Amino acid sequence: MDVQRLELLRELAERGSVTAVARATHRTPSAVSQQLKVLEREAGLPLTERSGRGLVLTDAGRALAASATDIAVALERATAVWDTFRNRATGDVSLVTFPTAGQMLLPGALQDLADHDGLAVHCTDMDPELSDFPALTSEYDIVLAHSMRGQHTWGGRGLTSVPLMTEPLDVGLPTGHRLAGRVSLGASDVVGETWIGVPLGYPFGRILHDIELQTGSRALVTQRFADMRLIESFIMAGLGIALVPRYTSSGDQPGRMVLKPLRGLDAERQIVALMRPDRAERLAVRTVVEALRARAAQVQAEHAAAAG
Amino acid sequence: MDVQRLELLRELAERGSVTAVARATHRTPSAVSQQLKVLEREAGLPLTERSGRGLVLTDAGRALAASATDIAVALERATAVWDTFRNRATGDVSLVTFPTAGQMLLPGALQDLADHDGLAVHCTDMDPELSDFPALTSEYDIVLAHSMRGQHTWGGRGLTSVPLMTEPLDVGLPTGHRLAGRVSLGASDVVGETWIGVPLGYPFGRILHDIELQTGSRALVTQRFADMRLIESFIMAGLGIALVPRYTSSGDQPGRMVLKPLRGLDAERQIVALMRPDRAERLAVRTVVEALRARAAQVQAEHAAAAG
DNA sequence: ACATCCATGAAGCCAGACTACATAGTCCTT
DNA sequence: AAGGACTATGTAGTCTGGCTTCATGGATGT
Repeated sequence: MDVQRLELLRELAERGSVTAVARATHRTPSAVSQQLKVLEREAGLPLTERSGRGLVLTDAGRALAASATDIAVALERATAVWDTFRNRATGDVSLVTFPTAGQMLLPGALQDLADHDGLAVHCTDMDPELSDFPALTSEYDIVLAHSMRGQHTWGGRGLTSVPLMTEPLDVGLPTGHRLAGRVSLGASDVVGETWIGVPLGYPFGRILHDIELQTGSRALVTQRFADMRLIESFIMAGLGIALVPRYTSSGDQPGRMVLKPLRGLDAERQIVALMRPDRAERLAVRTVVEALRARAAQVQAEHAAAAG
Repeated sequence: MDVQRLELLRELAERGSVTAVARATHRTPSAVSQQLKVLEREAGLPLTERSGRGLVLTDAGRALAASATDIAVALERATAVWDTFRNRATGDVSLVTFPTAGQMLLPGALQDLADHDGLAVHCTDMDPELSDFPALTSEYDIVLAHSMRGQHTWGGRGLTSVPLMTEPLDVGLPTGHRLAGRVSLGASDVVGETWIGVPLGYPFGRILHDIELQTGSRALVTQRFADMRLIESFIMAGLGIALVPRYTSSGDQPGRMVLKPLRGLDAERQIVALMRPDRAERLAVRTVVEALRARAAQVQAEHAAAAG
């Protein structure tokens, strides 16, 4: 019973093809195939089945792959133990973020981590509409993802998710707008407005949908953009109003744009760090996540202070 | 980070010397030493220290050995998963018991397990006074041990213990005894009697001590024997009375001996299966333990039926 | 001081995991 | 229908890495 082989099976369960596993583990497909064959012989029962060109796991294979995860977690926990003894989080950590969260959290977090010698954080950004967050955990140690409250699309998949912050979604208005003097807005206040929306399928979409449900009328969406800067420019030009994340937007722009909180709606998004459970155990990874969390708390505190 | 090496470290933590680890793992001391050296180099900090002729673990070494246990547990759980898929508990299971428990549980349990092809149970007995139960878990998969209630001497050592049964301790009297007609006995009834005791340090000893504490007088112990048959023969000869375990003694012997329950005292012993946590995960081991537990329940039920 | 226990070094052996290459099956395209 | 592109997987050979054997040095106790 070899751990390396089980690890291969787990990779196969995640990636779905021998070739992909080989690429990911810097081996030839032949080597992977041979090891899986050995594993199967040891197990005494088929772990994979051919399906078209590729392979799929049998029930037994999936079960075994699942326990391979437990082993990987225990293993990483062990290396974390000794990393702790050296008081050293070292190694490479790869991270992928969507742009707004990265802009808000990464510069500060990386500054805070600068004194950790030997800890190298490699960051990338990826458009949230194009990214299947859970799938990215195969390639990156940490995936910054956002989800609307109540949506736990990845809890079930056996991934570890650490909440970093909850960010309220406000309504952005041009300064001259008839609602610009209000303290907060309700669904009925805004449903009749001209909206700048996000592309269909984006998470914020649900909020506007909730507004429609609550009021019984349809909202008029004239434009749909993914880039928040673009949306803001439309708001400031007086071409409509939009939902903007409170912290990652430009915020109140004196003389040009104001943000007003929504009441009576579940208008906030969770920003979470998403990880494969074994990787989440690595001390280096935990250190980075902790830095992100601290930074997020600081951002929230600064905004709270500014508001209060 | 290699599992085999960590396993070696764990063995070292348990057995205390490279030579012992080598013997236990069928290797030469040199091989063990080399692997530990590699582990230490990987860890980047000393895991062992010389102490006289032998080695002792450093704090870091102990911590690492502890997480090695977690890995071993996960590993055995994985093999259990696939054993389950084959519906087959196979392999060798070694067991050591103290005589009375073995006589009561083993014949029946082994009969129940006879239909499991490929499951071989190797049993040994060992005198409870000579045996350090926790230490035996290094050599045997299952250690049948007894403890008085409230004594959890091995819970803390990171061992898995599965309770099999609680056996009441009765007072054995010769049939002609003045108390032989009673339904049950209290401490004050028996403290003045002539006692046949167990050797000093035996677990039952505490009961007699409790009797002395409760009554404030000392009990007269004329003989001390380890073997229950011997004790019973003294009882039947009218040479004294003694504490006897209800199920593993010969029980009521019409015309010769009667058993009377004690009230007002914590007069029972726990019989438990004691295992190293990784071994406890093996399907074969779990199967045997389950058979023992079932057998124990049956013994208790039979006695309850006979009494009622 | 010697015998005996311990851990550990050096040299060589051998299993087992890898690469490179070749083969066979499946899917899609033309 | 046939080729090309993709899968997985066999075969042969290489080489890493853990093992054994033998030898050394320190610690203990008689």
